[in-house]
Amino acid sequence: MATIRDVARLSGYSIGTVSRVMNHHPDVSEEARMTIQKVISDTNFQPNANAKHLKQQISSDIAIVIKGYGNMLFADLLEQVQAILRDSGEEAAVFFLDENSDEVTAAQQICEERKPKGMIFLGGNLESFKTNFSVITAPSVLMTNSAVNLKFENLSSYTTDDAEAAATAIRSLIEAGHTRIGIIGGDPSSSQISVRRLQGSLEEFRRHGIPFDPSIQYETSRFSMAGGYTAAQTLLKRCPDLTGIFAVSDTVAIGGMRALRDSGKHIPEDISVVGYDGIEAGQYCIPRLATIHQDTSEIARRGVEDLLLRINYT
Amino acid sequence: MATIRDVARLSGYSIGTVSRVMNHHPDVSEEARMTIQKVISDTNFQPNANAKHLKQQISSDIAIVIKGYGNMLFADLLEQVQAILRDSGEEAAVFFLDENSDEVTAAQQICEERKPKGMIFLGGNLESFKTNFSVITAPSVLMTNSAVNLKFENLSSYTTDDAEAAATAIRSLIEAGHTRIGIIGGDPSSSQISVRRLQGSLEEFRRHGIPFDPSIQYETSRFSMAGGYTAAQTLLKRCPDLTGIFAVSDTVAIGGMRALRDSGKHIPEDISVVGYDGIEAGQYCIPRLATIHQDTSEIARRGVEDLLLRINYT
DNA sequence: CTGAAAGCGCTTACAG
DNA sequence: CTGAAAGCGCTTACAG
Repeated sequence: MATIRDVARLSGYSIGTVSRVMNHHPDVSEEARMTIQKVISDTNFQPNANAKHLKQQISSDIAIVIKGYGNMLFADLLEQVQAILRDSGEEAAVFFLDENSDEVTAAQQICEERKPKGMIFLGGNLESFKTNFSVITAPSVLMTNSAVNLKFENLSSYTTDDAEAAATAIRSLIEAGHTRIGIIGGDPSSSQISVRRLQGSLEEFRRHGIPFDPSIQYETSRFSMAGGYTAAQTLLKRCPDLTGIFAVSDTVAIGGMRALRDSGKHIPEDISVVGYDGIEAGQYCIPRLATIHQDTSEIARRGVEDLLLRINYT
Repeated sequence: MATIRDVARLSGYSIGTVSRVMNHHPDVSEEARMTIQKVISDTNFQPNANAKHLKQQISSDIAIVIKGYGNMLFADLLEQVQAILRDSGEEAAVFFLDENSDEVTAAQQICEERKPKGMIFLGGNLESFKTNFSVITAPSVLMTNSAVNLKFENLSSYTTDDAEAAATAIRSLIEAGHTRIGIIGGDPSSSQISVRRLQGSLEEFRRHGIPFDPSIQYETSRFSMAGGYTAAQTLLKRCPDLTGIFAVSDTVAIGGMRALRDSGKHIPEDISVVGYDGIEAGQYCIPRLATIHQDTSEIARRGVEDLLLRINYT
């Protein structure tokens, strides 16, 4: 493949000048720009990103970090974030991380190697931020999880109010007449989101004077349909008289619905299910999944807006 | 962040020796290895990938290329491919491409920058391979699409026999007593997979002497639930008396099922739906989605095996 | 077994 | 407006 040297040779200009036209520097004569552009397209020259990033002290990219593949909420959010960035004339580089890698350690590497001018995390583990984020200096924003308690100057966060949203879900079940309600959620000992959603739920039960025993009516699940399936089964075995279930993600709720159906329960005649997130698949379920809709477009818009403001302000 | 120079200085050895222990070269004294390892872990040193890849003429990675985010079939396949690679002691680097980027052009870049010793494409557009693949020399394998007609020495492919699988789907509907069957598929003018699946279907109709008019009973859909929804609606409007639908991907089938339900049709009482792929979500649908299961573990196993053989043979 | 040195392909002050 | 040169952080022959 062609290198910048080839382009320089072929165009009769120096490597430096070629680099300048590639990067749209102003200090280039129109003539030079034209001839070099022609050689670039003729040779199909693509600059080597390794060399570029090795040398560059700061890039104009905004890095987007996503952990795992196939999380529909993030897919949705990613699309919106990219659209907004594009409309704002910003370049985005997306980094997909392995499910079980530490996103903040990975972010350090990305910062060192790509020098992004800003970072956007789609989801993230707060513990990981707590221990490792201090070394990263790029303006950053965390979406779908709250970093307010971390107090990092360069990290803001945008999320749905988890406690409030969970309360809304529980309220909707209670107002529909349900009093025996189960919850399928994440592990509160390892995820703060799970803690907040559980707290919001508990509070709502208290407000209505409805008893709720977490050790019986709360079941932990992995973030998957299979996890939701198993959790719903367990929950139903422990409390066969449940008439409502709140699953803290739509994916888990879909798995749960299938388990209920397999136990001979009909939705919504025998039991109601409320999910959380508002992913597309929930609207294609039969029956459609009732859910608490996370306003991803709002999270995306506000998050990106805030980030760009801080980037341009610093 | 620490660089290799820092490690060299701190350990008292030269940069070259540090590099050798990092890359597990044999020609290093046990003593050097120990002290350098200690400094590396003490300083939390992580080598800069840009520098590494810029310099390296060939890496030991196998590159996996995936286009788009959230394709469940690929998610499944990816997981299996990674597991096999890990068990074989191979390093994998996954590259997620933008939905509308040319995967082979991207692969060229990847080859130039990362110099992988092999490439695995999870899906791909044959046109793109036809025009651009010739410049890539790394042993490669294409999964879920057939490259036999391309005749590139270094490109093999593993896929389900699309025509045969489609025929099986149609046969299952016919044997269940259906004669008025619709198909929701991709655009045959732009996707060879769609052509083969349509051909397989047509052949099966012919074998059973059942008439099928593609211009009426075939509807094109994008690869999404929303696309399947719209296509099923259109199909039903054109042929209200359909009793069976074959959708050439589960995702599309799920969207289609919802549309049928919204038209007041019950599955399977009023109409049957058969999908294609065998993704996890299909087994959590209500009712469960009947589908032609793509044997991803077999595709993954045979594809990787073949690739490793060619890598080690060349 | 180890070190000194060249060089991967770029960007970016610095001169002119 | 343009070119020559330093240098980003590594790897890898080449000597010793």
